[in-house]
Amino acid sequence: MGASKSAEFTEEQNEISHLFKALGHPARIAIIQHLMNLKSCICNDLVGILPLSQATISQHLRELKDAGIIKGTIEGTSVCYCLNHESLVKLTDILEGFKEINTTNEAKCC
Amino acid sequence: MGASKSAEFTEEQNEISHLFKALGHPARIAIIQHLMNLKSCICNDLVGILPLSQATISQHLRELKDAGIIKGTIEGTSVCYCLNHESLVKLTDILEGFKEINTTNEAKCC
DNA sequence: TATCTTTATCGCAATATTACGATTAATTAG
DNA sequence: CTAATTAATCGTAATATTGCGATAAAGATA
Repeated sequence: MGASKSAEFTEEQNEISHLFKALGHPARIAIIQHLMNLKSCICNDLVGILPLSQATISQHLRELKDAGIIKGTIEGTSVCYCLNHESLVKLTDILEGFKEINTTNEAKCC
Repeated sequence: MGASKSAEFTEEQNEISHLFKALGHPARIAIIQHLMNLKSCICNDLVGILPLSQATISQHLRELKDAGIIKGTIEGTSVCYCLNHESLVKLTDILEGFKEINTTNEAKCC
């Protein structure tokens, strides 16, 4: 065998990993960086900027959207995608939690 | 085709996504949480706690180590793994960057 | 030395991800 | 209405990840 025992982990563990997983591809980091650099956030100027086809970019956008990292609204012919501030706060909070506890334990550690 | 155009992205984009990717699996989140809850950090009590075989857990530990999320030192028969505070700081910094720029742009956004 | 314990690695199977061309759906422009 | 534009989805191929049993490597213990 060899597949996805995600049902055996807690819902929290699955949720957290889902968020991080969405950021686990260079194309998706590139998309986020592009979204940051734009004054506005109308996309698919991405086609032409990223070394990927329209279909592939659309797929990456969907993954970011499914994870809640970006929000998208249809706007005439094109779509407006922007970063979802809330999910970024959530991620930071998770990491702060990791860091905090680790700091207090560090002395006892290798 | 269908494989990894990572060479076409910047080194920074690949590095960042590599870090996040390491956190993109529920088992690896569970490992981190366990490392947090322990007073010390000697592992492979993990076998028995996670619903995975020893071989699989070892693989997940290696991925976390390769990404720099945990540090490991050989200690007699067993291995001492603990969180690498530095990489957690790095991740937080990246996210802070994402958040900051987004906040200032939010008004112009959908 | 022989054996036990602990962790890493190999080889393989199942599944998931990545990527693309082609097609579809929906809106805009003429 | 027709053509053009934009973005999503389908189908498929290539590759990567996940997971395990078996085995190997290395130190601990009898």
